[in-house]
Amino acid sequence: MSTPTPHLYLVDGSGYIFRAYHRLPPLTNIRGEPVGAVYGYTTMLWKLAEQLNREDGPTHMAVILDASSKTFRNDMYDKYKAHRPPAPEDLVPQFPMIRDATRAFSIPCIETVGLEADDIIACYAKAALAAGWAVTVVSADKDLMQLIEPGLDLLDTMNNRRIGPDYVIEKFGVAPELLGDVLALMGDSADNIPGVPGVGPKTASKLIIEHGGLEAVLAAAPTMKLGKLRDNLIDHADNARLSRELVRLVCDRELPEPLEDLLLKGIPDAPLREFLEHHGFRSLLTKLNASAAGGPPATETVATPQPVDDTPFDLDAYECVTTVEKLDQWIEVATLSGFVAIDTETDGLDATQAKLIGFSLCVAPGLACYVPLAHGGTDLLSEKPPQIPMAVALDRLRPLMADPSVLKIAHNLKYDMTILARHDVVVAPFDDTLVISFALDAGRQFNHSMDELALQHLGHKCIAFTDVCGKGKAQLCFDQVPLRDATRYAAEDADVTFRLWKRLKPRLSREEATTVYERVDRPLVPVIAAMEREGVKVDAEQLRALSSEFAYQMAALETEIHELAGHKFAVGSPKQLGEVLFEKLDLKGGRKGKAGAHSTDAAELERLAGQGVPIARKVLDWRQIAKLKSTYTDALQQQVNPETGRVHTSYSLSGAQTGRLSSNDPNLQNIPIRTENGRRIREAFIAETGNVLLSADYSQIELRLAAHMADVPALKNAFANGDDIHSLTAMELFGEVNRDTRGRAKTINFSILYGISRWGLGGRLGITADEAQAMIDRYFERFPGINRYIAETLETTRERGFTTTLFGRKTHFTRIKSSNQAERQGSERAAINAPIQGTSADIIKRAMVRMLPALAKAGLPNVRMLLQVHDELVFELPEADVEAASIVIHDVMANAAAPLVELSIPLGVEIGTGKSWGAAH
DNA sequence: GAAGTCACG
DNA sequence: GACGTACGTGACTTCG
Repeated sequence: MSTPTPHLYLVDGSGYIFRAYHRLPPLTNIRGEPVGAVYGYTTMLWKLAEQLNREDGPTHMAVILDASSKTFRNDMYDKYKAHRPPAPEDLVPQFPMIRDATRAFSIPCIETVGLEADDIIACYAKAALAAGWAVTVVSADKDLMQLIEPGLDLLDTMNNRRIGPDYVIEKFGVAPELLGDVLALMGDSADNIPGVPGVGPKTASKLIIEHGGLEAVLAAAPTMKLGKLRDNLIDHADNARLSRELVRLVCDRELPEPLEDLLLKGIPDAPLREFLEHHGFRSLLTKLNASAAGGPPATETVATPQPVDDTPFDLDAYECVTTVEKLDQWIEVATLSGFVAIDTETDGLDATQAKLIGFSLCVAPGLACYVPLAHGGTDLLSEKPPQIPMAVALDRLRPLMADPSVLKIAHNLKYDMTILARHDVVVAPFDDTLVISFALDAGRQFNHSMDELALQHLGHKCIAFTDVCGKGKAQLCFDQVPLRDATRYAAEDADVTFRLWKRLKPRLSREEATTVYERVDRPLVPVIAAMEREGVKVDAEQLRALSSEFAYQMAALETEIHELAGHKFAVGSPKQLGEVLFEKLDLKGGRKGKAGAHSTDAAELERLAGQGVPIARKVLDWRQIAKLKSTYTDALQQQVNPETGRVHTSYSLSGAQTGRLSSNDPNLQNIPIRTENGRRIREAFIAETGNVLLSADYSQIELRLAAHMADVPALKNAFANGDDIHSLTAMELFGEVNRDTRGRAKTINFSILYGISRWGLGGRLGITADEAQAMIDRYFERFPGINRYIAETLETTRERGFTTTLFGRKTHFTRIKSSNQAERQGSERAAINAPIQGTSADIIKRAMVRMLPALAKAGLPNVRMLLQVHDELVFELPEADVEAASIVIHDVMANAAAPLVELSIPLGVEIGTGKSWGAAH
């Protein structure tokens, strides 16, 4: 299995401190010592370390400092840096503090006598690149820009800007490879690099571009037109060559500390606290306290249980906020503390339609409020309670929700985000306790609802919604609930969310779930919210027409079925159908269900139909049409949102244990396609005028991943060559390829991924278990690796209790060691499948996260992502954009695993377009 | 609300 | 020899 690409951050500590000194105010610490630069340095380092495991963030980090003023460059040129003025008096004492600060973060501080920081950085950079790592040099130094190449960039933390080749070309006119030549020609007065007199950046870059390099410039000098420039180039050629050597970075020295030792572990608590207290950095201490509560104490790698926050729940302490002044106070506290849990209350479960009724905030355990916005009277006679006008409250809320220095915490934020987005409230940055819980505990015996998590982690039983609003027909809308009860319920949710976050967030890093959370699931939340808001257009007329056609067909079939049975009965009732088949008609029943009744499922009916029982075929036909009508043509018409005229599904981010999404209300991930009648339903999913639907799907992604993860040479080669994988399997297993053997091979390919038994395979292929076993043996023989993958997966699952995907997503299997054989074997089959299905889910999720930014960057802002169906993405776009968008979509999907995971097989993506979803396939 | 069935990947 | 017989979902109908 591949592991994520390490990303080494090399901080140019010396460079930073000089810039910080000049750019920051002259702060002093509690003892009156100057610490402006140290303060700036500390916050900068903290911000970097916080990015641990984020997209493009560090996995490894080191701070590089200058050890002494004399280096080998002074041996080359005694005037090197000779004119540099001494460091300002109030900066000198800050140098050792920089080392203290670095140590406080448990980050290695590297300095080598005789080498400048730039050289050490170059050595580490080259070594890391050679090892296949990504490198970011935290510096804005022009000398270090020489290092830029694929896989390495610079980061200027003063303005949070990434510096790549484009920047160098823009600034110096040449690519990073030629930057050294330009720097040599132009010289540097600060470092006292002589260069060539009269040549500045402009001339230097012009000359290098013209001649292609420093030596070429010097060689061409005598042929240049007479003048000062020509003379200087000739007279100072040696100085230019010396300068070239002075700016050349040394990159071949032995590393003082091996790369692996630079592993970044997170923000440590104790040493950092000591450092901050020593200087009295109060705002940073506040931040530490907050992240100690919520963030990972990363020095502890042992999964010790967190002390339970013993602030008891006091539902009557929650405040009901009905004045702007009070609301402002809560918002101010939230802003100062930097963390706020939020929950919205609405009148429904469909976020694209529900009305906002109020919201609750929590800033610390037990410290929560409810802000009612649209509560009516509790009955017809009573008056509306006084509330802040919605527009006013939202105007106050908006800046807090968008404040980049305040973390917003919610449980299933996707819902609240959608509600708030409809009021132009943007939420960022955020954490989502539902998504965190799923990243930690997928597959465990509890679901990830707030109520269950509160019980599980806080031992607290939440007020049930039905306790507040009742249930069934008499259920009240939340806006009818008296404010006192509404406050208890709503503020409790925010309080619980905050406490859950404190319990769960630190576990992410301890349990190695940060990558999946930060780089796959969390960034997906706003993407899914946007997709849900887009919805998809359906042709309700066409559905209506299909419904009546199906009704007609069903009626005809029903009559025939009743005649064949000899009496009327409910064809849709398996119980009654069973009685007709197995008692009245006295047919031989096969399998029996839990209740002891004979099964009447499609497999049984097919068997009977094959034996020439006419009623069986009729019932099969009737069932198919009944299913299509009730689940799709009838239901979908009802699901059209009157405001948008489109159908908006809801995706569950925690629905499937393997990491897949699931879709509900309506489920748009099971729209028919396999039968002719079914396909007609897909044709009712259409694009707006002037637009088309584009469907892009991964071809055979799970088999490809199996080939990679189990390391099966024959399969990997076949995918690399673009061969038909089922034909290959057919050839290997049966020695010939025809329709029949290819079909059987396809069944076997899938069966293996699901951990099928010989009985199961025998049943599917219509052969005996022994024959099936022989076929499985042959498969393992022909595709070595699969067997080992299965054995290893089961072994580690038994050992650790969970499986992992290539991206580190865990699925827990609590019954993998069950003494109940059926339970155990079921878990084993699921465990064999989970890494493959889960990796596939990770990959398409990453593609989704990157898709809209990639399209926007390509100048295609009008492409909208509408649906995800496990290995397929559906877009709606202007017809004119199809060609350009296809390229971007293909590219993003095909490269979605990189750079976190390098696959040894290509990811195939097939794209189709059409006026309808049916036509796009 | 459970059981049975079946739509999808 | 019993266990039950392919992984992951959601929606609908019937029926107690």
